Amino acid sequence: MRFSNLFGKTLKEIPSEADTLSHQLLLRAGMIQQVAAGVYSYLPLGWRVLRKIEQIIREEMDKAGGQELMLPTLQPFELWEESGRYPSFGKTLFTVTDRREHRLVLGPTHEEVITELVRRYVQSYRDLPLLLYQIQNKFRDEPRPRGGLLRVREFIMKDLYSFDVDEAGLDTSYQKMLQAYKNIYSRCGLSAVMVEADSGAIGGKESHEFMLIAETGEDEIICCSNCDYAANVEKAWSVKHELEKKTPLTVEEISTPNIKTIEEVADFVGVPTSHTLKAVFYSADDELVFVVIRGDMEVNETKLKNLLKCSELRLATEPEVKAAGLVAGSASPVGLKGIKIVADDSITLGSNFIAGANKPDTHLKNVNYSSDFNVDLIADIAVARLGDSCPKCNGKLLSSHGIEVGHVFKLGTFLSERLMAYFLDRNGASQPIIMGCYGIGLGRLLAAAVEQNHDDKGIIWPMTIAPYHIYLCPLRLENSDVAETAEKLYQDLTSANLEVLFDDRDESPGIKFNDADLLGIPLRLTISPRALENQSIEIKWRKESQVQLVPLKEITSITKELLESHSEAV
RNA sequence: CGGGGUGUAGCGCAGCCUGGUAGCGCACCUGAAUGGGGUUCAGGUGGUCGCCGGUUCAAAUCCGGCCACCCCGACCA
Repeated sequence: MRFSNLFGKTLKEIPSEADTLSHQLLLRAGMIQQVAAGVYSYLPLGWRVLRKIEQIIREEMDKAGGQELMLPTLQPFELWEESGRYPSFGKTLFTVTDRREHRLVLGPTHEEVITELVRRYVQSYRDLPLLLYQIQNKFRDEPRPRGGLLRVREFIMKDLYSFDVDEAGLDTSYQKMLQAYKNIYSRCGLSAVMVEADSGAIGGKESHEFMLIAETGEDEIICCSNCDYAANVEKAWSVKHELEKKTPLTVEEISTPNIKTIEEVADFVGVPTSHTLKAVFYSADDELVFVVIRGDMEVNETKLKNLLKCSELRLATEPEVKAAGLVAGSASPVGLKGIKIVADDSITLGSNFIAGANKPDTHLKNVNYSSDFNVDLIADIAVARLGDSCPKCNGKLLSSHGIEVGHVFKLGTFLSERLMAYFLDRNGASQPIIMGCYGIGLGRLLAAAVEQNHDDKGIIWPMTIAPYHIYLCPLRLENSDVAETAEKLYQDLTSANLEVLFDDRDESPGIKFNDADLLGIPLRLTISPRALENQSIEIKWRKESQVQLVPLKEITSITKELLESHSEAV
């Protein structure tokens, strides 16, 4: 490709809309262009990267036994009512109305459509297992798109769906995909970690995410310093420290004027916050829920939401709390009636707690679970704490930020049951198909690759996904030696099946070198009068600073060897 | 949806407070010089100042409404 013909232009200044690094670099390199909030065009260079990622994913899916197909973007709205997932997706569903006033959904994911397809063709256990996938645009009306390509409303996703006869089959499919995913990230030159995850709106039980560790990542990952335990903070748990159990004493009222927060209460009484019970109020599908947790812990809303099986969970507003007759700052589960009470199991790991009294400026001491109050539900709903013990090995837990670049789910049978996807087993009994689904966002992966591979000059593409392999950079094009050598080299390298971006522009060396660095092409060949006098050409890796001279005669073969050995190394 | 911010040429910005019909840098076009890390000089193209309405002799500027985009929170590949 001749740079002079290339559509797109590099920018010296950072567009003001971008403050995420990958977003800035991709815009400056002329690889993407914003069309609306969370909606982007890919320009030729960006699209080349995307297609390389796509091809790697396709190869790994095929290798794992996947069959590629293509499902429509438009989906009947009724399908979402049938599957029961409409409420959990809610406003993130983009819907359109056709001329007959029928509602259609722009597919945010395709479990419904593919399950309906599969149920027509699968009647017997002999038709299974199946791994079906597609690479296609998805639409989600995200509440807040952000970070350029990191979180958008229209995005290209690879989604694979597995269909098995039993749990063992699902395990096999799941393992195949985990391996395929690991292969994909490593072939893209990226280091991803697999973490336990919550399955959210997709549904199902077991789920893992693949995270690229990056400061800008939206997700918090909890991992063990000692073993391989790693989980999204939404899912993570830590071993809770149990307090010394004392003989339960009788509840007593104490006066606590103007004392409201847990810290104030603990200070006032002279105990650590772990000796108090904290009350938090939520609205779960518009029902007020009273949550109790030990004072030194925080409520994990994802866990709470799963426990309550509700589709919308938020902190209750002050008016709602008042309307329920609760006293903010002194609310108590003791003697509370008519409100659902949910507790974290930490309230059993201690005794004689300080709690509210449901009276202003008053608290209770010596409050004990089960003797002084009861709850409707009790489970682990706490945020895992750093420094606490790992649930697997007792090592210390650490945290880091990550970008979610893949998510896999064991769906089980809830969708196949609702959508009537059954098969006959060996014994002639009708069974629901066991499903799994496995997604990768390609644009996000591309952006994450930039987040992980750049310096202050620009992008440093891993060889396997670089838009071009070689940046052919002649200096002083008015010198006929340089011009002729460059033209010939461009022909030779291209004929050798190497991907070359030929900077044939009459620009200053500074502009060319800076653009080469910004675009992040792995290998740069510089042709200059100076080096030509010695019958040689300069060669430089983007990620290194040394320049090497290579004899002109051998340049094509040496370049080819270099690139090949480099690709294998990845 | 709640909180904060921004909209002036393709990009980055100034002008707005104190109304008088738009300016700088980059990019782009022409010419000349230059030539190893965004080179210099000269000349030039490009804007209904986000939109609608109001005030005024006169609005980028003042007032009202709307819209778009970005950032922080509830969601996800």
